[in-house]
Amino acid sequence: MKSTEIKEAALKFFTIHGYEGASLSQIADEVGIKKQSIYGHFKGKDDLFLQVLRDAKDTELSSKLTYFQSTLDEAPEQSLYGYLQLVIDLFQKNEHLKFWLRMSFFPPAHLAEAITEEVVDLEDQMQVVIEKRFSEWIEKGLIHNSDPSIPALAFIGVVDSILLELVYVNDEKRLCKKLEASWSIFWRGISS
Amino acid sequence: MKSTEIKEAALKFFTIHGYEGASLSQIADEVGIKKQSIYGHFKGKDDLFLQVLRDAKDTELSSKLTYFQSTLDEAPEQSLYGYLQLVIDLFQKNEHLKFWLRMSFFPPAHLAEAITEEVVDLEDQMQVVIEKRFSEWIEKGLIHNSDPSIPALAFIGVVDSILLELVYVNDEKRLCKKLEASWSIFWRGISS
DNA sequence: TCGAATCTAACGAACGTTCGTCAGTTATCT
DNA sequence: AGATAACTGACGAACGTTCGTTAGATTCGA
Repeated sequence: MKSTEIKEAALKFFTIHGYEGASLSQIADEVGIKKQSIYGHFKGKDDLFLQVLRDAKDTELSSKLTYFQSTLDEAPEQSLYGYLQLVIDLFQKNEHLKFWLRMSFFPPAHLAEAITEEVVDLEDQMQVVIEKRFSEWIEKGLIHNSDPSIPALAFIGVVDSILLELVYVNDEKRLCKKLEASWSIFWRGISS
Repeated sequence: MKSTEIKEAALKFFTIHGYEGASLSQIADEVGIKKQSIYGHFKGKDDLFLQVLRDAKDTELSSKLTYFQSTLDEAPEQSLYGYLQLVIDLFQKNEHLKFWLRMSFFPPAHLAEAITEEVVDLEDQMQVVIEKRFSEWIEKGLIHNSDPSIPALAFIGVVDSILLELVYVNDEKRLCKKLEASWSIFWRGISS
């Protein structure tokens, strides 16, 4: 399917150069067609971008939800630490997550509204799932706290700081040190 | 001084639209001159950008170093929490920090090398200062740990997660909740 | 002190290039 | 034969950049 190839190339260049910096001719070159041919598959640049955005969102959301579904019976320590490693994996394996991050933080101005809508939706869904899990752990006495939203938000903070490190400079050594540091302090902070 | 005005306008548009998305005519319009006149003050777009970048770096670095200098005798709890609030303040008061973050994460490809050099330099300087402070606190028994780099990296992680929240959606309520959550867990994790 | 020379900062016009987009044509395959 | 998907060609607009020029201020020697 050619439109899939086009979307993959678009994802790549949008990720590297941003919306304004990525050109249709670059994308077409990557696929091996002329830029005008893209209009046979998409209405225009905006249409292509928004389809890539929704694909990236679906990919990311289902990966994360599937993970949490598969660790229902694990202890908090395994489940949470595994999630951090999943995020690192997702980031390094494919470009969807990096694209998603770039467009969440710095969306092209004329599409900011549509993008923010998708971002908030995904963010809320994840927070609900994580918070529910924490409240179960608190009931079982595995986690020290009364309000589940506090450790949940703190954990999302740890995830964010790791993501930021990944975007920053992808230095394996530095990443590991930071992961271990943040995780050990976080775990000591929430364990009962 | 006109070149200062130009740099301020450039900072604004580079922050909103990125390097590729910001045009010299926009910037010139903001100042009230024609785009050609910019070439009387700067060699070109790259030159303008790099000067703005270095200004932003200087501003940020000196703000942070000055803060740490001024809290030499404070307890770790006050000093660290105050730093978090300083960062929030810097972000909301002027655009330098947002510009700096955008260009650290997603630099224009053809200037990536020059930008990364500045970023790493600033990052290293801050880490040295913070780590030194933590090792003093550990010596005094105020902080639970043997290796000062662990709480230091974890703290930088908390700072990062707050920065990310600021970039994300600037919702005051959400920011406060996240700050309190991350801080309380972090503090419980490092205090002895 | 006065005019000449130099400097400053802006200007309009145009350069070549690239952008996204639209229309019409050709090739390929059921 | 009809449909799909690529193609060629062209469009106006915008981009960063260079050029030559103008108007006003500053400097300086006679």
